[in-house]
Amino acid sequence: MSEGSASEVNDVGNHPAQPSRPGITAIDLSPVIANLRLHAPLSAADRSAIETFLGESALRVRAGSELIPAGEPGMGFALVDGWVAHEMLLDDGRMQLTALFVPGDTFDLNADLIDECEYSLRAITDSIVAKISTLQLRRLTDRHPHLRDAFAWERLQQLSNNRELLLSLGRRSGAERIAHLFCEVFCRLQHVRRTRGNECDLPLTHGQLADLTGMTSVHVHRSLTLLRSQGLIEWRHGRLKIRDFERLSAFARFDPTYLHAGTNPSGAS
Amino acid sequence: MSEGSASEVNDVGNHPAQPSRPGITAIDLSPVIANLRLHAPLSAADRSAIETFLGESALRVRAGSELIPAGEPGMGFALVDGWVAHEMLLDDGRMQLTALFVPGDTFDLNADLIDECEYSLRAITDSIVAKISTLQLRRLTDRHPHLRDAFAWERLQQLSNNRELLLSLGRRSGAERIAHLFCEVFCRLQHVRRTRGNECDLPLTHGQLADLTGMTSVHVHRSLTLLRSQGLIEWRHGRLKIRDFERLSAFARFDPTYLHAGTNPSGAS
DNA sequence: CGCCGGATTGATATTGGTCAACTACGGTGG
DNA sequence: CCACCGTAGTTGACCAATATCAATCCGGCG
Repeated sequence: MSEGSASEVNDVGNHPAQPSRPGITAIDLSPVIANLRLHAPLSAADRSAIETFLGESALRVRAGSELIPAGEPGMGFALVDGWVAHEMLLDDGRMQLTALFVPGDTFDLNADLIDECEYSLRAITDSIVAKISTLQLRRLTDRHPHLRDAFAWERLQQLSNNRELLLSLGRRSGAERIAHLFCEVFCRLQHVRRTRGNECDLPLTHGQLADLTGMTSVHVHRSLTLLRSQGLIEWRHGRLKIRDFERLSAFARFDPTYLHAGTNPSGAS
Repeated sequence: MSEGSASEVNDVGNHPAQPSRPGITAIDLSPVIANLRLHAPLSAADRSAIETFLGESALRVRAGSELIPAGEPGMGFALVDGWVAHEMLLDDGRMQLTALFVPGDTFDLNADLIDECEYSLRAITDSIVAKISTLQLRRLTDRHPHLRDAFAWERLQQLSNNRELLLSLGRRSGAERIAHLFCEVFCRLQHVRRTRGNECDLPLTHGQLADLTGMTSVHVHRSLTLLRSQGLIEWRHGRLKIRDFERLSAFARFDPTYLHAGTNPSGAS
């Protein structure tokens, strides 16, 4: 359904984030920090440790490229900016995206123990990622217990998102799956301050959304038409506007509890 | 689709496993040990530590009961014997099982950090489980690095199984999902020496299998009829016989790589 | 014997997939 | 500035997979 391409990875430079030095292409690590802070208090020392750590290993990857091709050893990541997905293939070409990551997410922590990965990591947009090995992580968290807690939470969050997607694929209708995904993405972006009013980025094609929700791009289109005709959403040029969060989340039976972040964005506007 | 009931939990006694003392109702911890040994070498000390740990906290739970009701705090477990599933509910009654555990599995490690669980744990059969808190786990793994590795692997395995189920629900047909599940269960039971020839337990009802595969019990039945008519399986009275593993796994496009255990059971018979 | 929870079966309704145009639009080269 | 191209979005007709509804059957158990 989607098209692969060779892995394109370029070093972004290993200057730690330096907001105090304008003119330098400093990397904005705030989404990663925001996510980590959702579940554990971070001291200034904790933050500076993680900032140095991420800043030193940030890489730029191009839209469409694979961070990790299937069959190769795994690797942990922090997604500093951009969108990335887990992609799984059946040998007859059927394809399913099994996870979607947005700026600030960490994923596949400890996956470097695996030496033959059955999925691949696909960059949806141009992105900036930082590799995180189990060893480095262990060194970091031994010295910063709060970070250990924060990363443990992020791992749990991953499982939680998996379960909710399983519930969608197993029991929600096509339109419900899409509506649910929109609610989830909006909330997750809100946690990292990447929403503006009731709008956020959603840089997916219909085909990618189909691969994520286990549908066809044709059916995705029809379901979107339904959601639009109900006045629930608008979505053009990679930008999603949620016109009625209450009704959309009721339609999708979206319950933000599983995001474990407290804030229900109903009032966002 | 399934029916709930109040949590029924009874202490099984806290004698560590004592195979050397017949006559006492010793608990057989070998499936848990077997799973842990799949990915890390365990010394005699490691094994005795985990045996003592599990033996002391083993509990008996009854078929149909909930180990953890949705909405309550989470808890980690080792499934010493029996079958357990993760169950998720939509508010209109639609239900999906999002994970299935067999003897020897550990699951939800670190989930005790969560104070409001959006899923529940349902005992499919009478089972014996041992609770594992993050704190206890940390104490244990600090002293036994091999156990730390083994538990890290088990967590990764959980994610891996999730992904494969997502691929099934998103892209495999009903019959393929069932065939795939049969292959997976057989392999997992083989790893803990719970198969005999090409047979193993499969104590599910059609309805539970439907809840796991995102189908209807009626359609499960029709798909089973197909698999049976092709001479691929037999399944009666909770006992599954795989009549042709090669053809079954080809049909399901089952690739055991994701189980990360090396052994392909094609030759089992 | 009668009850009950599954299993089995058939008829029918829905959902979603497939195929095949056709359109809109951004990017590129002339 | 415009012609051309390629990707993605849009639409309709039709088909296949799966759900729904409603009996009926079967085996275990009080």
